[in-house]
Amino acid sequence: MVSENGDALRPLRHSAAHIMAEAVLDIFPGTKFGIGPAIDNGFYYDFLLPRPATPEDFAAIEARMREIIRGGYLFQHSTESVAQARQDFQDQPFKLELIDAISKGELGLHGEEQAKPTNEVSIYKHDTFTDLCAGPHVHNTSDVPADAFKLMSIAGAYWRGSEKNPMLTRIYGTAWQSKKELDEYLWRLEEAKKRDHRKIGKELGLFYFSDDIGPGLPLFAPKGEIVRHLMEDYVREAQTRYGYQHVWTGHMVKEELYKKSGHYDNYSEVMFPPMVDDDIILRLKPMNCPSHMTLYKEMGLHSYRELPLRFCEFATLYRYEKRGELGGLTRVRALTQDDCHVFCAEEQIESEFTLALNLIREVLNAYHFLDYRVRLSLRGAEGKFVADDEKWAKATAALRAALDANDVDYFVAEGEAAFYGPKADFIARDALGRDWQISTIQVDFIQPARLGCEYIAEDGSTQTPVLIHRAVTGSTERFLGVLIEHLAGAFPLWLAPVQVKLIPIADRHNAYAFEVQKKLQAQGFRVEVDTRSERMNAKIRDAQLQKIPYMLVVGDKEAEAGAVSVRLRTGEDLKAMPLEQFSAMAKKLVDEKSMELK
RNA sequence: GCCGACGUAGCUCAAUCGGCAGAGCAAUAGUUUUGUAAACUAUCGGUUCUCGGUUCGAUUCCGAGCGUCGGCUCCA
Repeated sequence: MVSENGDALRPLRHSAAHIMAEAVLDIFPGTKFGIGPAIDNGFYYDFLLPRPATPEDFAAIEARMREIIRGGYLFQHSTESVAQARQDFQDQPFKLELIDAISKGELGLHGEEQAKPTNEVSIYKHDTFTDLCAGPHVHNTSDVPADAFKLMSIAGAYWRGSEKNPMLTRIYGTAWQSKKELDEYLWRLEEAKKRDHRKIGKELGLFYFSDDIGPGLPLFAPKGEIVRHLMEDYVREAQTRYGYQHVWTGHMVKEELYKKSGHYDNYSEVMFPPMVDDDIILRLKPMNCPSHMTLYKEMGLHSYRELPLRFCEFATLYRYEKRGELGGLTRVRALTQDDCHVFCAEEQIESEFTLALNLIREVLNAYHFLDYRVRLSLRGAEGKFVADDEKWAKATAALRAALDANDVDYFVAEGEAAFYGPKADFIARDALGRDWQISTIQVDFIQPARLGCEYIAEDGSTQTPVLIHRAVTGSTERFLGVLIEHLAGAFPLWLAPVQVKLIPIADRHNAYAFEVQKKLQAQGFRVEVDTRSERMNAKIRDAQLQKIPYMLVVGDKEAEAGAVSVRLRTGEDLKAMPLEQFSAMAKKLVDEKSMELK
């Protein structure tokens, strides 16, 4: 992730990384160094250590770092010849590799993959520690506040990010201008933990994971199922309103189809192993495109008059994600995509893009994802991309034109494309400050031809349609996870699993509470009555912790008047009002998908 | 998959050096009948993730496996 702000802190954080490296070398003599950049919120350094480090080593490393800071050593910059550098770093194999790469122009000053070959490298030195480094740094080690950094965690990281390379030990730290900023950051981390969807999901009884079911396979309890159902219902309704149609293509597909589509070559490592039935080999569907294209073909000969044809499907897909990558709902092995494939003519790309864009904007707004960016993901110089330069150029130009025509601000990411085409990805930022790719619109000139999709054009010629892949919320599971963190579990009224909790003050009010429940349920509200032999205060507290939007307190006065006393989960007390007044207010807020409760 | 940490009651956590496994909440029963964030009492609740090893004795030490978490890598 590239930092967008905090650039002023980069030299400080990078300097902290160097200081940590010196401290680690002191404590772990013989350490070999990888790289140690500044990152969002802090820094890391990768080491090959003579013995494993544990978080228990942090205190000693931090103490040594403070000594170095107090020492007030200058960061001294110099350049030296490649030959000299090879000698200076002769005990540092990773540095030698970098020097080699830099001299050949395979690595730029800031990690670029292409640069000019050079005979000189940049060196920074402070106290006893010398590093191959582009800088910049602060002037003096004492410019790094001794009380505003903290070592955070330890993790394995492959040298230069490749599984083929040895694994180094990465120590992460955070560093700030002042202790106050550090404390604020640590506090934000604590707050973020409280919003963790895994924690909230359990607390609110939404979903569970079981060893007996398997990793990455969530179980949705009634309260979780209603939320995901409503989410999918909304997208389905919106899609229908925008002119999309829905199809259903099941869970299994012959492996052969993926060989034709190209997925087998480009994607087989994320498919579950094959199921063999005599001479037929089946696979659980990891994506829908080949199924939708097959359906398109089976439906007969298509005329240009039918296009665009928009096939949506809420399909549960199965992807063999690696064990270590699974996590909560955001990374599962069974995911339900709100997937869609639009078959259209080339000249319809722009209008189809616009349609999808409007749909995506509506839905993201409804969920209050107001902070999102658009990434234009293009093919990189190398990687697993289908080779057909002409079609890639066409698809990329079409996508750019559509983005420009819609005044979308976007940034470009090389190498992030799908194997069959460029995409516009919508990246929303959650409450933990993490970016999530949610929606996507992808232009594909390649797969329809491979699978033999055709239509008859106006002039009677046979043409290949363009395929636009499109997802709105991406996967229901992941979107729900992100949404829970975004809203801290306080779902808007229309999504709340329980919208109303009736709180009878004493047992004698239960009958009236049930009467109110019945009336509200008849209007479609999700209502529970708390008949426990508890004090009202306890019932309120429990409803509050469940983040139930409305607590309706009913006692003698309300029963008498046919009223309910309305308390919001915000703590606000709307006092008693006629039941009809309450239900009319709530109905309106549900219909509007409002984030408000009054 | 790899590196590291962790795994004790439904949940959150404790248990000294290897010596009978504990608390709060939840649940259940009873009492209480309550006016806007936790009534009281009692009871129940455990293969200490699994398998193996060391030991007179293992939640504790060792090994393997499984899972979770933090990263690495990847994400149509």
